[in-house]
Amino acid sequence: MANKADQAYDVLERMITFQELPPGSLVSEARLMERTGLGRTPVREALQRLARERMVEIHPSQGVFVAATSIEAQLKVLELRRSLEELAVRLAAHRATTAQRERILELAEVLAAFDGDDPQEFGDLLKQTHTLIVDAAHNEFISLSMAPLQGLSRRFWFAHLRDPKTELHEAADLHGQILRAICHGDETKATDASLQLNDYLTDFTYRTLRHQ
Amino acid sequence: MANKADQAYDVLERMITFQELPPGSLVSEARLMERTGLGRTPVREALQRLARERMVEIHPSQGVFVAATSIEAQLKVLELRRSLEELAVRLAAHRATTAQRERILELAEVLAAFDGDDPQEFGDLLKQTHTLIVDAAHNEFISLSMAPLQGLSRRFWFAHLRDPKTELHEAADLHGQILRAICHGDETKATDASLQLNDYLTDFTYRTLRHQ
DNA sequence: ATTGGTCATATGCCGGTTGTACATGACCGG
DNA sequence: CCGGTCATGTACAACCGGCATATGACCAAT
Repeated sequence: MANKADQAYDVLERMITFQELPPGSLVSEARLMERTGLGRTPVREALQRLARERMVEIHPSQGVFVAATSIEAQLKVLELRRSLEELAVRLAAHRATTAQRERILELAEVLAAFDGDDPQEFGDLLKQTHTLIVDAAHNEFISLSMAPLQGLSRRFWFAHLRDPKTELHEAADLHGQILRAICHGDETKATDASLQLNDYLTDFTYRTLRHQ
Repeated sequence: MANKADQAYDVLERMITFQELPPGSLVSEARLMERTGLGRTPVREALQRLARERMVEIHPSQGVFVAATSIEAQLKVLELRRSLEELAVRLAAHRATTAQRERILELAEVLAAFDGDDPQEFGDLLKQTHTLIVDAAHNEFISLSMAPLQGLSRRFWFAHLRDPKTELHEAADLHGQILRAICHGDETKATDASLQLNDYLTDFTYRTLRHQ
């Protein structure tokens, strides 16, 4: 990675996503400098960005709070993600290059074959999926808008997994369907699959409400 | 405004939107520190944010370029804005509080009465319109996604105005229709008006292609 | 128990330092 | 004399560490 600010962002996002920094916990620039081994400027810039994406809350003179994973917030994220993702997958199905379709099919097969229950490993696959889709849509502004939403969704999902094995499989399947539809250029099927994924995520969110 | 970074952002966004910093021009942190009278950190943070929103391009060790107003980029912005705004106005029509509806109606009347040709003055009204709409949608993530798009749209529009008086009136009318539909809670009318606005913007973009 | 003051600790902010990319001009070879 | 290459200077963002300031906790005095 070119600059340290992006490095810092990646590290912090991972730490937050995988609960190494639990929701609601209070950290501090100094603490994060130690844990990442990076200087203050990179950490600070990463935090600004995370704050804008609602992953942390910066309270001046108090500290940096890792945002809580609230169900209402998650429902609002999904409300937006549904529309955006529908657009993204439609465009992707329409515009993906041949090379991109090949990579997409590849990933779909990896997802189908996935049989582990390691969230971290699966998280990387999810991230790749999201990246491939928005890249294939050939609209940088969509990636820009969706990336934070997908980050937030992933975090919520990982934070509230109760039966990892089952959920991972279901998610893998849903993502796989989207990828295959995109690969075949079937816009209708792709948007349908995307809506199904979002239905699943919404349902998942409501389920955590009951279990909590 | 509380912190200087936000101040810096507002100032720089205005300077870019109203061509005080022309597209493609090369600036530098030092220059902007002079022109804004602010320190380095606020200017830097504002630039990072503007870069993320594609208003400027930061080339390390070279300088900061004010992004060119490209037609292709603008079409992509609009492609996304169309979906997002449709969602935003539908939610706004559905969820706006009584107080918000009053403010919205007020602004609609101001827009209808608008008879000037000062882009800067009109720009503030547009910004207010966008803010009211996304606030009324009661979904902070939508505001977060849309704000940059609206900023980019405004900039492109102001940069390529050929007949300000006429265009300002048309834009005022289109925005007014959206506001009134939201105020009355008519979701269908609101989304229709929103699509009309986006049609106008798209058409406007293609027109600049011909004139250039 | 409450209030006043002090202290530890946080981010906001600043200015200096470092590393890097580019332009310029000198130098060398044909 | 000309073309190409390399050293050098310059201008910039990236980064760092320290100072200024705000805030909340804690403790003592009433």
